[in-house]
Amino acid sequence: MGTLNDGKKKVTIYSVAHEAGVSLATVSRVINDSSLVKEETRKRVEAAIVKLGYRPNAVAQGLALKKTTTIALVIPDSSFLYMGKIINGLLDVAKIYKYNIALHTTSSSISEMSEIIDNIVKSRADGVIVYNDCLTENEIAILNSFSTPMVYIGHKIKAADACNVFVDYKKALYELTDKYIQEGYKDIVLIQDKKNPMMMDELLEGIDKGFSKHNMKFDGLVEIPENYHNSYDYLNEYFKDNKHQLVITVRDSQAMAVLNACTENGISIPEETDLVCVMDSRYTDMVRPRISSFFIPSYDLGALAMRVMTKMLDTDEIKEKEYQLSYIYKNKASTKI
Amino acid sequence: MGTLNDGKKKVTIYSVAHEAGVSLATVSRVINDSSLVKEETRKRVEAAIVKLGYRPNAVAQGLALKKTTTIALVIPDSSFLYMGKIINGLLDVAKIYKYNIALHTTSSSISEMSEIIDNIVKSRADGVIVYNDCLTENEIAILNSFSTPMVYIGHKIKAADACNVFVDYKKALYELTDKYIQEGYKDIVLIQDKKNPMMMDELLEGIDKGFSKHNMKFDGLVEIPENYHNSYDYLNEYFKDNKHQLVITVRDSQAMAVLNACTENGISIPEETDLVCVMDSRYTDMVRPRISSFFIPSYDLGALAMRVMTKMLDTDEIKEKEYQLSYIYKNKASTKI
DNA sequence: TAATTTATTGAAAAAGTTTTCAAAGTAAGT
DNA sequence: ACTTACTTTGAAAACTTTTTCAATAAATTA
Repeated sequence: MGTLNDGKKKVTIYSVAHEAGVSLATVSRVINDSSLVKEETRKRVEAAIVKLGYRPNAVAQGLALKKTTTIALVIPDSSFLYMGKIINGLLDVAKIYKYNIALHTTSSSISEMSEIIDNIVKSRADGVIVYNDCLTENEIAILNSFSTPMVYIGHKIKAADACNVFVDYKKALYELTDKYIQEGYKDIVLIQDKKNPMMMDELLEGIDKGFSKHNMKFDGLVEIPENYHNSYDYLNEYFKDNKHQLVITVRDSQAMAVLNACTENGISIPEETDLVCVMDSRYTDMVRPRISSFFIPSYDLGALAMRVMTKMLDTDEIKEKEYQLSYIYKNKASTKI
Repeated sequence: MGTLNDGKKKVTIYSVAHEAGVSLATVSRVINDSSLVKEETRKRVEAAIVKLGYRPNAVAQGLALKKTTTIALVIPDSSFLYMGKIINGLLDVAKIYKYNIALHTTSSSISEMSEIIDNIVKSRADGVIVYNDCLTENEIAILNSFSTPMVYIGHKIKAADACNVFVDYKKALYELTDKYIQEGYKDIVLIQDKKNPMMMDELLEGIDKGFSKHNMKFDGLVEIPENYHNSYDYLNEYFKDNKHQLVITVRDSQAMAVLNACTENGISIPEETDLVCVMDSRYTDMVRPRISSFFIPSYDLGALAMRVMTKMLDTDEIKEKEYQLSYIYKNKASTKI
């Protein structure tokens, strides 16, 4: 077995106690910075600890204390590109509060979510942070039946009383639509991404609200058929026969696909068509023209979610349940207005 | 405390034993699919388990069995975009073998690595998988002094006897250089990325080998100064006064920066300059022209690393220590040859 | 000096599982 | 009916820590 100290004797709190000539209770107190141990004894124990290279066993601590200082992070396996900064934010804050992160990914199958929860329950994570971008209502229901402290991250979740760190995409899309309609644009189109049903609903609500404000009805969903594994292939066909005043996409990859498809069909952006990508990424600035997009504070979403989680674990109840972070619309070269 | 079963009585192996009228030893045997329990008893215990909603406590199991079924994954926090597929591969295989993944990230500071190891030792992870893209020699030395099973993933590592799943970038760059020199290209340039010192060394070795085969010496490092936080800004200046036959970059973002900088300075790609990006990504296919690149089997790197790890944990020794996966050069529109 | 308080320590129980060893029960063979 | 062998079960120890409670030692007060 490739165990920790091959060959060498395993060093536990007993070894340290023996080495220092004290009881294990005293060693435990030294480890945990308890104030009620004599300075001289502390020195002796600390010397024994470094001499033996003792490291407390977090598993045994977990058992004794009934907490693991581990947070489970549940994310959809497909969208890592968008997760990067969120995870960085999470981890930076987790480090400060000495929490570990256990990573779990969901695939599309329904059974999977209860399997993941099963796993998390078994591992006795102190809390769960869920990126809710691709969750179905079914999955959210499963998650809510679950009594470990939980924070949803990403966009607004409908479950009542859920702790939620999010960006208000509905408002973002409403404002965008409203602005364009005021400028006289009517032919607005949203490229549909099958993979984010909940997110999509939210975007649509925003657009609908914008249209109904001006007594119009939105009717511009462009759905990429299932059989196209590459959205560019479909869009290239699509823009042969279609042209719109404003095209909205969710992800950078789709925006780039639209850009290429339009360009190759002689539709110039932004002269003939405006293009907006909802979720910002570094790549939206790397193509020409740069693509207008909403800056989403991903790092902050992650960091705040983790901070909220530590608060939940410290105090029994928290006052605030909803933490809304603001997007920033970045008007770049792919749009005229 | 937001504990597991608020209000309700906590359900342990004792509760189940009591409910089923057996001893805890028997319940443990049922949980672990031991063959030596009577069919009828098993039924009774299983009924009790579902009735009470019992889930074994992995922490207690970890203590009793002296293993946590957790693998620590150490990655540099900066390069998540490249990590996505690797993590997916890792997690898919981890799921099969019922391992959990604990995520740790390194920042640039030296002290950090020993802090992370300290944390991993405490948490008693069964094994460690390290993405060694951005590691310094110092950090590798620290890691090697550490007796938990370890797999290095990404590129070839110099430490003797280390278990390593990698792509041979040196060979890739050698082949590329050789091919270009054979076609009469001499003015070859590599954009230097300060962030991956080890990786960079390997690429340079490959290029040097290609040059020395033809009795030439490589002298084409283009270093982006520290004070430019955006490589595009520097490259835009650079390509005002410089022009090369072949430009090689490590990452997609740099390739795109080169593409834009050249285009905006009237250097057309591929007519005047060939452009190759070493590490493939979906984005290299999304710009025009598409950028020639090496397809790196990231998912497989992750999956294989995890598989190797499970083998290491099963059997004391493994025969193979080095697992080399092959890249595929993808000749696209940014290159003439 | 004796009594009282305070500071420091240790013994033992508790956390929830696995596993060894012995005991009890059952079936088979004579 | 009586060994013998095998199947099934349970009691108890082990895993490594924290924490409570009681005991001892030291310091203070009367």
